[in-house]
Parts: sequence; C-alpha cells; structure tokens
Amino acid sequence: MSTTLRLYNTLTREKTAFAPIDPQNVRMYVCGPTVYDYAHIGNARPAIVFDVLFRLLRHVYGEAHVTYARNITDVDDKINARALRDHPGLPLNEAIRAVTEKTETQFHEDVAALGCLEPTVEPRATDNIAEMIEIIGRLIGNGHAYVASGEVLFHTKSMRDYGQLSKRPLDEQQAGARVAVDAHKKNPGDFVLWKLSSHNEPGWESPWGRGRPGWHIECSAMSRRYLGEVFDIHGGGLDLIFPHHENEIAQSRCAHGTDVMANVWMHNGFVQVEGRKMSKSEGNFVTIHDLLHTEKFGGRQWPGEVLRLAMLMTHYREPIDFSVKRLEEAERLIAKWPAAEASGALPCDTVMNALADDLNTVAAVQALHALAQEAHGDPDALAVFAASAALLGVLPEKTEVDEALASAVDALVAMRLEMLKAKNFAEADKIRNELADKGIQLKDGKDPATGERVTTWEVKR
RNA sequence: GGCCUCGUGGCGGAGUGGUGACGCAGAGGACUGCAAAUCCUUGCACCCGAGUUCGAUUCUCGGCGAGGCCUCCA
Repeated sequence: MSTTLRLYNTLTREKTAFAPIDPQNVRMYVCGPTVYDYAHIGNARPAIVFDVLFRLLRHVYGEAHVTYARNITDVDDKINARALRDHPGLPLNEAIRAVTEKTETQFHEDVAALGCLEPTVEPRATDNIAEMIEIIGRLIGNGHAYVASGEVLFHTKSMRDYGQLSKRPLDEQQAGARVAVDAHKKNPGDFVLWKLSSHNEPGWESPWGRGRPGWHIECSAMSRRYLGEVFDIHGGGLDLIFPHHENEIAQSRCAHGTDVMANVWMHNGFVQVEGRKMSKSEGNFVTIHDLLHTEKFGGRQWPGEVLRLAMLMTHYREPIDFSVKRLEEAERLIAKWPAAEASGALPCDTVMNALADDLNTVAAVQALHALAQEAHGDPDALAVFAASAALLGVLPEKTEVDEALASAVDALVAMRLEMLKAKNFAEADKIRNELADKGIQLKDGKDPATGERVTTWEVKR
C-alpha cells in the first residue's frame, strides 16, 4: 500500500500523484468495443494498456478493492448495417443479436489471448437503455437538453465550461467547418442524446418516441450505474478525447451536478502499421484475429504474449508503429525469459517503480529482462522475476509436461550422453535432432565443479 | 483555419546543461566434436538554424519533417 502511482491526466495535462476517492473501491472505466466486426490492433492497445493498470491497481490496493468496468457497445448504426448485410433473411433484432454475440465472443477470445484479465463488469448498452432514458430526462428537466425534429439534443451552450478535456472552447471552433450544421441544432456543437428509429432500425420506447440512444450517452449511464457519479479513472484511445469523452463529461456532470465525472482521464496513443496510418477507410487495418490465427501479417502467426509485449515496448501515450520487426524483437526477448509460476514473491522494486510512474512499461520490460538474466539458475531471483512478469501480464507459462514424456526425454538425454562419451557423434546428434523436431530443445552446459557435460531441456514455446 | 503530439545510433527506447543508459540486431571471443543455450567484449547517436551559456542532445525562439483530433473510428 505504500506505492504511490503517478498518472498523466489529460484533464490537467500533468502527471500527478493518484489518490483514489475510496481506497477500498478504486473505480476505473474504459471505453470498450463496438461489436460489429473483428477487433483490430488499435483496439488491442487500450485493452492491454488498461489491463496493466488494472493489474497494478489490484496489486497496490488489493484485488478485491478495484472495480474495472469496460462496456460493450451493442447498439450502433454500423451494427445495424452489418446485420442487414450479413443476415438479410432474419428479423432485425435476431440479425443484430447474431452480429453482436458473435463479435463479442470473438473479442473475448482475442483479448484473452493477449493476456488481459476480464474486467470486473462488462455492461452492454442494450441492458442499460432505461438508465440512459433516465439521464436524458434529467438533462431535459434541468435545461441542458432540448427536443428538436424528433431528436433530443444536448445543449452545449448551457454548460459554462464545456470543452475542458479537449481544451476546445466552443467559440473557437470553426462551426461546421467539415460537417454541415443541422438546422435544428441550437448550436453546431450540440449532439444527439436520443434519436427516433424507423421500422428497420432497432428502437426502444421512450418519452420521446420509439428510438435509440446517441453515441455518448451509454458511457454516462453505465459508468454511473457501476462506478457512481464520480469515479477515479476513465480511459480510452486518444481519438476519443473529442468528441466522445468531452460529451460524456458534459452529460454526466450536467445530469449529476458534479464538478468532474472522473478525476483522472487517461488516453493511449495511436497505432500505426508498418509506418502507415491504419484506418478503416484505407482498409489496411490488421485484426487481432489475423495476427493470432492467420499468416496475413509477416507471413506467420504470432503468439498473444508476443503481441502483448510488443505493445508494452512503447509507452502507452506515444504513438506505436506495429511492425514485423517489432514483433520479432519481442519474440526474441520472451524466448530468453524463463518460464515460471507466480508464487508469493513480491515484484521487483524497479519494475514497480517504473509502472507506478505513469505506466512506464518500457522501463519495466527492461528491468524485467535484466531480472530474467539474474533468474538464470537463481530460484529466489526467479520468483521475483515471476511476480514482476505477472504484474505486466507477460509471464511465460510453464508448459505442462506429462511425466511419461519427461521420463522418455530424460532417458534419451542419458543415452545421448553415453554416446557422446563414446564419441559417437552421429547417433548423439540424431537424438538431438529428433527431439528438436518434436519441439524439445536440448541445452548443453558444463558442471562448474567437475567440468562434466550437463544437459537440460525444455519444450520450445 | 483551430487544438495537440512527436523528431536520439540499423531498429526499439531512456535520460541529462559539462565523455555519451539500456535492449534487439550486427561484430569479435569463451565454451562445444558441431550446434543451440549461456557468458564476456564491442556501439561514440541526439532533425536544421539562431539565441542564452564558459559549455546544449538537454533551455528559448524560428524553421523543417512526421502524425493525430476537429466527421464514424482505439
């Protein structure tokens, strides 16, 4: 409990000491995926970054004292479009459910492969429509929202300090510079809280007619439901600062009459692929699934732990260039790390301090690498390594080897040593090669005292 | 146009007003029958210009370059 975390806060543009509202229940909200298609590696970054933060918070405040909420956005016009495209024969609601359930399952498989713990709660937008309607009702009631042309809109001008997060005062924005201003808006920056649905769009009954929520309101509703009106940390990608997070803040604060929505706002940087911007419009994005299970990237599949480490080799606020070269380097590092099981040991101070300093995973990984070298042949160091690696979620798992295989390999190793003594190199190498083909790597060493050859082996990861 | 990042050796990536982390790759070596693994040695980098200074990669200003947001996107 003595560790003090220092976190960079987008709200203040400063790195400050983190003090939870309630150390017995530290609360974090992270914007999750819209479930209409495979998640790409841009989605993987916040999942991994905030997973590290989750692990760190659990370590500092105790596992039972951290609540991590990450939403599933399952109402969205992109989902509707996908449902109509992929399931033209089904009734709309069933088609939508088919899309969202499949995508959600896939997302969970992907992030699990990336070594991410499950959030404490993972609420769905469609399970929180009533909460959204309640908040919208409040906003209309206290003059922060109005009804126009069948939509409920947030009245940005009604909020004195709108734009604090993005440092984007309303007056200074070029109104409608790149998007036509809808005539029914009182101000160009006003955004939709609720909009009416046609028959071929999903909708819910509300005081303003059968409709569906605007983009931002779900996070206000779900964060309040699970974390309260004011909570500790809100995270997401850099590109969400405006308008999404700005508008979440506006909705929540105006509905609840609070000065802040979350105390600390954290944003991870952008992801590029091989030096180029990844964008949906250009179609050059790489999905997590592609990396894990296909040979689309670099002509091979990549283990989840390699992807995770590659992601953590750059500080979360910096842009990251996802490249084959980077993945190869990550893989070489992991290959040098010992497999171990987390025991009761405490993580190394260097790793802890690095992470406590605004999630400096780069320094943490380097410290970890140094530990890995010390751990070579030192059980105590190995335990510290394991605990430290677990904090980052990059602990190579000890491959379970069944005893029959182990004794068979041991016998072959003994046989090989006999052959070596007889200088029968051909036969000895044959054994070595056959084992290698089965994924078993022999490692010859020398007993420091006797000078005898000592052979150990491991299952290649 | 507004707002905002970033620019360090082949690559990744720290850091500091006064000999220059570290990792990966590469090179050399030890060990080995040969490999692998392991260990040792090795890297003279800080976008450009001006300014401040005894001295700047580190501070200031100005360029140039890369990128992001302002519209669905992590």
